[in-house]
Amino acid sequence: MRIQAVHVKSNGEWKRTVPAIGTNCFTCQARHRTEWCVLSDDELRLIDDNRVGRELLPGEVLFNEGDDCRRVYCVETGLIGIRKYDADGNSILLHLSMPGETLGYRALLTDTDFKASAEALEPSRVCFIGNRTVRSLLEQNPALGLRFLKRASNELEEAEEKIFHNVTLSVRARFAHLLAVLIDRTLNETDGSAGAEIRLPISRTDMASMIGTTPESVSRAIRKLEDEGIVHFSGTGGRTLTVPDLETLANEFEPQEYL
Amino acid sequence: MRIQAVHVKSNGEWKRTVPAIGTNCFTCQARHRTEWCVLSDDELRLIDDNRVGRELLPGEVLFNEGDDCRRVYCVETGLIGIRKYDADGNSILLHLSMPGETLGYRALLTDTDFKASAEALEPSRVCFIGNRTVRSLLEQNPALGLRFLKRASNELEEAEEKIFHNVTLSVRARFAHLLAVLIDRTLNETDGSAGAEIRLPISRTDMASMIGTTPESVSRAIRKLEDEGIVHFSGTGGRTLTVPDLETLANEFEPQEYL
DNA sequence: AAACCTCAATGATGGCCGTCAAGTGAAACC
DNA sequence: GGTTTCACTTGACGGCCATCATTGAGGTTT
Repeated sequence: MRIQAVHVKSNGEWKRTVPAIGTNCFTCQARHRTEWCVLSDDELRLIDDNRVGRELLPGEVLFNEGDDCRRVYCVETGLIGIRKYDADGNSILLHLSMPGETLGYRALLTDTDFKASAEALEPSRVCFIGNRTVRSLLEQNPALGLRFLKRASNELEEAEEKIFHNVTLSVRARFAHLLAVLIDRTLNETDGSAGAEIRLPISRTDMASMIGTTPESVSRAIRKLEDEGIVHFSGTGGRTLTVPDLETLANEFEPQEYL
Repeated sequence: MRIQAVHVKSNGEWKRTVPAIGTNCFTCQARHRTEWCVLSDDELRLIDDNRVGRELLPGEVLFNEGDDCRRVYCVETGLIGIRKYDADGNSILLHLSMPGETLGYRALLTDTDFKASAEALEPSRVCFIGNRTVRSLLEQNPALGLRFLKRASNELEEAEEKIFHNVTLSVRARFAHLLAVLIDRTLNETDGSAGAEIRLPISRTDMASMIGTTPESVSRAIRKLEDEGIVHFSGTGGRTLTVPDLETLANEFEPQEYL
């Protein structure tokens, strides 16, 4: 059971209904999912004493491509999008950061500026932890570095799979794969035996950019998949996704074995 | 000045002209480029005592996708290609590993099988270092983990740039970029003010797969770039690349700024 | 309730590039 | 030397998908 920060939309503006109170590193709901979970209580207290929490509304920017890295960003609730912009101002969504993920550790380590921008896609709560704090912890507790190394390894695996998919799969297959991933992430550790229903966290345009195509092509892919009964979109903005059978969806991007 | 392992081709077979003698971790020419450079002499000796060296001829396989990871692989000389295969048996080249790079550390850390295959593209010398040795060093020297973390961060940056390029640039631009990267890597730390001439280490087909296209499209891109005098291919197999002006090449993938 | 705005869906058109096929050249083997 | 083989090149064709333009649906504002 995940507790979301409470925000409402009124008069076209997002407003908090509850002041940002009281959470800390020890009570943080995402604690066990972060890399910091290997720290001792004393070490965690060091972070807690030196962090700054911030609430973000959708569209608010955490950092921009080219900015210097002065701290890392730990997502407590919500959803953060990592983007890169091209010369025409169009963006592609490289990654979705869920609660428990820490952003900016790469720029800190390689001692360079950010290579992408980060922006809230949903109302989010993020903690800032200064470079000095992180560095001293990395030096004093080897396990922390190894945890980050594991994270980087996993991200790398994801990135390479994405490269592979982009050149070997069709738009339709890539889109099906994206939907499967989104479902998988939203329904954490659910049995995938039957169907699923989720609310999509991102727009058609952003989904398109994630799989390297255009919104129009995404719409057409949706049309075909709906006609074949594989998926169903409903709700406001067509953002409610229903998949009667997850296996059928998986067949779209995992060619079934020969008999 | 880089000393290559000496091999010759005779009667269609690669043969060593010199037996595999004598190198060790302390005299290794790639030593200062590896992550192991942060180790003390005693620690390095631990590796040296537990490593196994192996010579590879072009086409020989180091490990396959799906294999369990029992050791890491440290490239001393030559060139190793990291590949992924699709269902039809076609491969895409994900990465070129140069001397000094250590392969397999990700599978070791995430405790999973290899997600890609590794194969010698040139005659190469590679050292095997067992998992236990690596793990104990990682635990005892935090700096080692941080070095690998830095490596992973850089690789991740590369991978994300590649994803970005694949969706925003044309085949022509991506190919120009690939050539620039190959030149940059071959001519380590050379002034890029003037032109350059290198011998391409990989086939057209492999270059095509690296930028997510077909050999035919690569050929056509070559044709056009040659007609415009930006590059020149010559030598056996058209593998000698001459670039009169590196800046002109760079303009192909870095749209020049507006005035 | 009408006007407005944003995002999604759909249609028409064209181009890049993937596919198929044939031709070329160099190296290797007989 | 002739044949084979393999990789690269070049041409013709077609399809997938990007682009442009229009319509439609929901939600918010006046």
